Amino acid sequence: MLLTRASEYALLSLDLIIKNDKPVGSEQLAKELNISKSFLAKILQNLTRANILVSRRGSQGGYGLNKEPENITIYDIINAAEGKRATVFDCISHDCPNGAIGVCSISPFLARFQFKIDNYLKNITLKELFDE
Amino acid sequence: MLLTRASEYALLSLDLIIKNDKPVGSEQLAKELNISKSFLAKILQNLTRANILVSRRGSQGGYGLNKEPENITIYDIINAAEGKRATVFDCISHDCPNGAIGVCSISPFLARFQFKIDNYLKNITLKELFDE
DNA sequence: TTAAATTAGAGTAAAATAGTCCTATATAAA
DNA sequence: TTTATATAGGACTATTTTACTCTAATTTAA
Repeated sequence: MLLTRASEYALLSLDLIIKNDKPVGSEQLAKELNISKSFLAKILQNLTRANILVSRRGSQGGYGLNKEPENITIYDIINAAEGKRATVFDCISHDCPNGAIGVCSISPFLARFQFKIDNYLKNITLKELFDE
Repeated sequence: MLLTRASEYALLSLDLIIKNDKPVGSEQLAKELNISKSFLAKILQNLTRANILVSRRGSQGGYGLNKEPENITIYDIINAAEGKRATVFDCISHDCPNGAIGVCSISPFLARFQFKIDNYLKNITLKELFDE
């Protein structure tokens, strides 16, 4: 699978955050989504570090959007949530039988495929995703 | 990652099989690719069951193509090699927080994304992949 | 008949995913 | 200024998936 639960939880959380004016706490989000609070908190921290969310600590704190939904791409959300690029297949992290990375018989295909996916995700904004 | 080593080994093996007239044994393939023979054998069995390869047992046996490279799609190869569909994210196999599968706020996006990827892979043949 | 090859199934090791837990830090409100 | 509420971060654990391995059976050309 290309995506893990981190991306799923990130997108579902963002949907709820958009619908609120005030900051939404991780506990509230976890409760509404029926998922683990601790795990969700990690993901929200990643989104905050990526400047997709802003966090406010303390009482009445929580998370809010840092940009307008039309200025946040799905590409950015997924990569932030996953903590790394969502890749088709990572030749580099394995030891390629071919030795020479990026020049085997299938690497041109993999590169084009990855490019296609990246472009697709870069051209969808958070606004579009929930506006249908 | 969308793909595992199964797809990588399948594509690399098919490249070598195409270049041979006679059936190629799993041992020879494993040696040339510098990978495990036992593991590769499993993958080649999957490709055989999917009618992408034909196998011949016994002495002088091995694997050969069952169709012309222009009639084999990458979609078919990957799904056969992986032993299941290569999916973006499988809501169904997880217990979706939303309960109702396929109707949450992100499922339309996931479905379109998956469709896009499937189409891309269905429109590339084995011939095209190595003909560049 | 024998050696070479695929087939099939069960089992195992390593890596990635999906969490948990605990402590520290910040802050709004009482 | 104290307290309750919230995020931040690191270390740890459990579960699942990936990536194999091993053994035994079956097929077949020479």
